[in-house]
Amino acid sequence: MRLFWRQGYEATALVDLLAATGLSKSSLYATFGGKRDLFLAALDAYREEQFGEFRTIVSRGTGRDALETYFRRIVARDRDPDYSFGCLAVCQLVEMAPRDADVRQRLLADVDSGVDAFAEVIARGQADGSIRNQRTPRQIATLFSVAFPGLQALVRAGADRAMLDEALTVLLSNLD
Amino acid sequence: MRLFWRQGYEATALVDLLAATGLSKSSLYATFGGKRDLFLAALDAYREEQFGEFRTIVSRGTGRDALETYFRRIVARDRDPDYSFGCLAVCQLVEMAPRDADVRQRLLADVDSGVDAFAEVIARGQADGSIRNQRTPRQIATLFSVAFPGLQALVRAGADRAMLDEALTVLLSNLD
DNA sequence: GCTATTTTGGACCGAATAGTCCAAATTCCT
DNA sequence: AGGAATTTGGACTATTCGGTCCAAAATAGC
Repeated sequence: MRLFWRQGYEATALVDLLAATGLSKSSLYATFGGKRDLFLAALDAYREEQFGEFRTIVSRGTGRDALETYFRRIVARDRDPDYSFGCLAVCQLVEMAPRDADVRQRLLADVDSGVDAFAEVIARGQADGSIRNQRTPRQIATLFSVAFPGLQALVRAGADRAMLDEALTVLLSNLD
Repeated sequence: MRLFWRQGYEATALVDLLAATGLSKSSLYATFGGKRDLFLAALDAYREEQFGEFRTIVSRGTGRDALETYFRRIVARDRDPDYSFGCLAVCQLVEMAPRDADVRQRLLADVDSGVDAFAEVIARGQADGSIRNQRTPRQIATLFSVAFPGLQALVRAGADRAMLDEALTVLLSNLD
């Protein structure tokens, strides 16, 4: 998973995966079926992991604080060697989704789930008074769902931290 | 350029490039030096082309209309077979920028230029009264600079048009 | 029209690619 | 302990990768 995350699908060779997993070729093929199947499994593992992280982070505090914590964390990790390469799902939105229907189906479903999940937090924020913008939660959520991949792509490319922080401040002001 | 645009760097084979350019291998190598050099040339051509388009689109109308036109166009082309695969620069922000310093340097410079260019239009909008948000042009511009790659990534993956339109509406409301 | 230069096609290269296969080793179950 | 089932290493394949090279063809210059 981490290899595909860091390097993408095409740039990751089978031998890299063997070294990373410690499996032999025959074991890997017997267990997963092939590179693409292993990739899909890794992608699914990643999706699950990320949704889990999202839920735990976002379950605490006011709606506004929850969202702010979640988004600030994305850029705050830009120097952490384990997370500085952005988001596997966003990378694959670009690399594989256009030409692999299975990847596309998963990721577009995640985009929808993401809108739902953001909307839920926003609704909570409107209820607890931390979010004053009275647009529908869903509308505001779409903005965050678009900003998300943008932010992740820029973090991956190593964009200037201060610029991203400033953008986040303006983005989060959409909750006021 | 279109090949790298559609398929990315790794997924584009040299034979594809030969077929697309009509050049023979020796001619291509004599002219460009190699796959990566050709890619850099294509990337530079793309960057120039896009900045040109941006300037002409954004030169007309009020600041607000100019920005709206530019951003609406991105998602409006999502069914045009010539433009439905997003933005080469955004794709490379994800694919090559993390591991190729030359690509990274170019694209991060473009991000900066993008902030500048957006800020200029926003300043114009504030002056002509079409943009009422009184944050500094630069601050607002960073939000648009983050939303831009997000939008392009989602267009490339084929995300739901209505959702993107809604997100754009909320994004553009940051000018009010 | 003849030489000098440039351009071209395509043979060729070694490395790396994903994937197959099977005998040997290991593990599991009784 | 011993037979059955599974896992393993690694040899092997066919293909494709980017890149080199050079003789022949086309072009340019005079």
